Amino acid sequence: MESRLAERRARILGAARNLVAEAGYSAVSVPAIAKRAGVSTGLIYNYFDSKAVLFDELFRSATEHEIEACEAAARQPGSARERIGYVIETFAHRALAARQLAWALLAEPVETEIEQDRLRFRAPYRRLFAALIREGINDGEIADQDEDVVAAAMVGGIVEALIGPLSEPPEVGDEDRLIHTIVSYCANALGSIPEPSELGMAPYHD
Amino acid sequence: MESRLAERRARILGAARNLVAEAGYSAVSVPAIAKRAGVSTGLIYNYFDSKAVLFDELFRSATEHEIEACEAAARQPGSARERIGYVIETFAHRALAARQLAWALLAEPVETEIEQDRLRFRAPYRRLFAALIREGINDGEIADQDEDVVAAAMVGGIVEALIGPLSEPPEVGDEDRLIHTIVSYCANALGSIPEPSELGMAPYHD
DNA sequence: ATAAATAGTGAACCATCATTCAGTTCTTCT
DNA sequence: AGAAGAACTGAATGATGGTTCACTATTTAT
Repeated sequence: MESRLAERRARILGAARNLVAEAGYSAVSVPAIAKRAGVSTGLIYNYFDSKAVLFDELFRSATEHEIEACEAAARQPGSARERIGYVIETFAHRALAARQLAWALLAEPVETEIEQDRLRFRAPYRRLFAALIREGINDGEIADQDEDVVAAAMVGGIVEALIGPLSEPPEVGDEDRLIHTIVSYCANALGSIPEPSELGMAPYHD
Repeated sequence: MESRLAERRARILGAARNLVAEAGYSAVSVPAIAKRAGVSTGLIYNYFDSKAVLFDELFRSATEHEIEACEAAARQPGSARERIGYVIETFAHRALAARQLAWALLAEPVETEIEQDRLRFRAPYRRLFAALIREGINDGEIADQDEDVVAAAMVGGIVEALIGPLSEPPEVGDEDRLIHTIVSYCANALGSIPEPSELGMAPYHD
């Protein structure tokens, strides 16, 4: 059974999360979180050292949740290139389905301290893409390249391409077209399939 | 001759710009700008309605300056694909040569109101890339695609790939490799050169 | 030279919120 | 029940830093 302490923590985090998801970051002051959670302002500081810590945890858990979905997509059967496509589709679909939250997590202007956090939470996405690209390279599906730089560019590109649409109301047909454009863009960006080595060496795994 | 009024404006903007370029946005308070410009805090409000307006102008002029350099690169002779490559090289070289400023303009966490500005000032880059891509499409060099989405993804990708290096001290050899990686990445992302149309239609210009 | 207008000063002000803490209510244990 | 402690309250506090404004200095016009 969940301890009272943990229940309160979760309630506060949930309130913060709901506020972000409904109205964006700008609507979330500590008193607002308290009101939504049905507790006093002061109590929040019994559970979190500061607002920044609270948001750090909020961002972390939201990011982990998204990352898990993307990792699941990455585990689908298929070539590395195909799986990269699945991950992008998953990421983009989920972002477009929860626009306000995605906007807040990815791009909404926030106070300085929290912005730093946000930058940090892009790293897991970069790592996921970098790992898939490296796999593709080792399998001979993708030409050798600096997977860290390319992964960063992909994440930045996907987010930037989504930011405009994220802040506008949904337009049904366009969504699939947008995602398709982004997926093709990334697929192309990985370059063409390399010729098998003249030495006939088999692709290797580390 | 520059009017006294314009001279003062320019002096204040210059002071702000130098502070940003030397120490990043976090070092720039209104009193700090005043001190650097050798004027009083209050005077700044005779020339600018608010700090946000001052920075809006600062960002605008800095962005215009950069955009001009990129547009010059885009006017070099060459195919659309080649010229896109020149623009990326120009942009990246200049950013890496003035790291602190570039970091402040592109990614440093800033207060909410100013962040909104920053988002706006990415649009000119998107437009420049979009125009070049469209040219390439019309010339049959690039397969038809949504140039606005692709341009956004390129800009986002270039910036994201630079952000890490921008916040670290220069490492000489790496810089060219990094830029080369980004350029190839974008070149690939445009897709392969399309087959000439079966109907033998000539590429068209609007 | 004197007045009117304009430019400039900087200490005080204020708005915003995160944060605190003295006091109260609720639990738990004997 | 009663005491000890933990949980909780919310109005007051405080830090930051942008903004104002009553006042002084300088320039321009008569």
